Amino acid sequence: MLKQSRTAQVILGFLTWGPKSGYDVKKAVGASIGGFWSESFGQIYPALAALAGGGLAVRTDGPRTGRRRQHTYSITDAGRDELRRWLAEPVAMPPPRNELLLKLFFGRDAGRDASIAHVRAFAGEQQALADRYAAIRERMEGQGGGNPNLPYWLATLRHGEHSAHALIAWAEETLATFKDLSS
Amino acid sequence: MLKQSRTAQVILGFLTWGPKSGYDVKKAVGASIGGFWSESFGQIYPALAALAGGGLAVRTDGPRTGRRRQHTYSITDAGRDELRRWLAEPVAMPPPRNELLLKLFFGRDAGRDASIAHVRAFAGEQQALADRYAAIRERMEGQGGGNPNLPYWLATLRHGEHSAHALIAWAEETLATFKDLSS
DNA sequence: GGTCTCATGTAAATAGTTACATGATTAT
DNA sequence: ATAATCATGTAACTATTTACATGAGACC
Repeated sequence: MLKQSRTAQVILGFLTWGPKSGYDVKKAVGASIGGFWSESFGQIYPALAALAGGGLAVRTDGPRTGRRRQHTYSITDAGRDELRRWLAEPVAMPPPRNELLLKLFFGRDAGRDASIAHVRAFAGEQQALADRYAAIRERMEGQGGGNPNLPYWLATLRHGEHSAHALIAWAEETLATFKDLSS
Repeated sequence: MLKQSRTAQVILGFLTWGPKSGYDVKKAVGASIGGFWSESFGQIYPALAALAGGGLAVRTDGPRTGRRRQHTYSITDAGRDELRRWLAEPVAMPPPRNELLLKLFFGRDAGRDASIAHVRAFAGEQQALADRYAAIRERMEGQGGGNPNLPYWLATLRHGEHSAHALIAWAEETLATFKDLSS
């Protein structure tokens, strides 16, 4: 546990908001950090069991529905320590891997139009992201400044906004240069 | 082979430039697409064997040095077809995973200064990337427009430039907002 | 009656990194 | 001499996705 995978820490982060089931964690990931993180059940459930085994969380068995039990996990002091320790550690940079750029780099081999289609699709996705960010910003600003986490959440939102706008500009520029290509 | 991994296609792409050994492929990856892609020997050598086994490349055994043989691979027509097929396929978007944003999102739990350190380190990395891109641009523009691949390569370079500049701006903005925080 | 959401887990497969083993040639 | 680079591969491990198995309750 806790080697390179960040699943355990993501879970601990959400458990600081209150006790949660595996299903709840999955929902929380999708709803609040879905823009820059993802976790599958195949990782969450084993990680929860490992967290409980290592004393970083405790499991309370809720009411059973049929033969299925609902398990709720709460963070422990050791869990809080581990989360803080990990948060203070330098950010690990993964090896870069951008399939769009890979296809563009060898783009001439498939003809200009294939590359144009890729960039157009990408521009559409980035525009959809930008729209989503705008909606999130409105919701956040509407709520007012009560939450002490807000400055941190806004930082992640701004990252998305800057990135999406820059990449839309790049895509438009790139489409313009591709239009003048012969092949 | 050729399921989800793009190692085989990356290799095919470089083999269109001429026959290469596994070692050559590794060098080519680092020198030309290192900014947005990476491959390790542990992937390259098995992928080359699979490519040869599937008829997408042919292996010629070069002169042996000691008990070690040098293997050189050349792309076949089937290999070219496979590359073109893959290039025309829509770009697969991987699940997002940004550890910096994850740490910032839960940043309050570790205190303001930890987040500031993360963003500062990130800004430094992006600045280093921006400098590298500037050097690459000079080299590319100095060579003149003889290479028909140049427009494609410039598109990948511009992606890096746009992205790095936007993220540097984001980092500066973010550091400014973090400075005014109490905790 | 059917579909959707709630809910927990396991198994199998794939992807990818890192470490290990081996040894020749070239530059300092 | 010794370090770096050339060079090929395997093994072990870690991470992660996807498919499978199971079933309740709510809504239409």
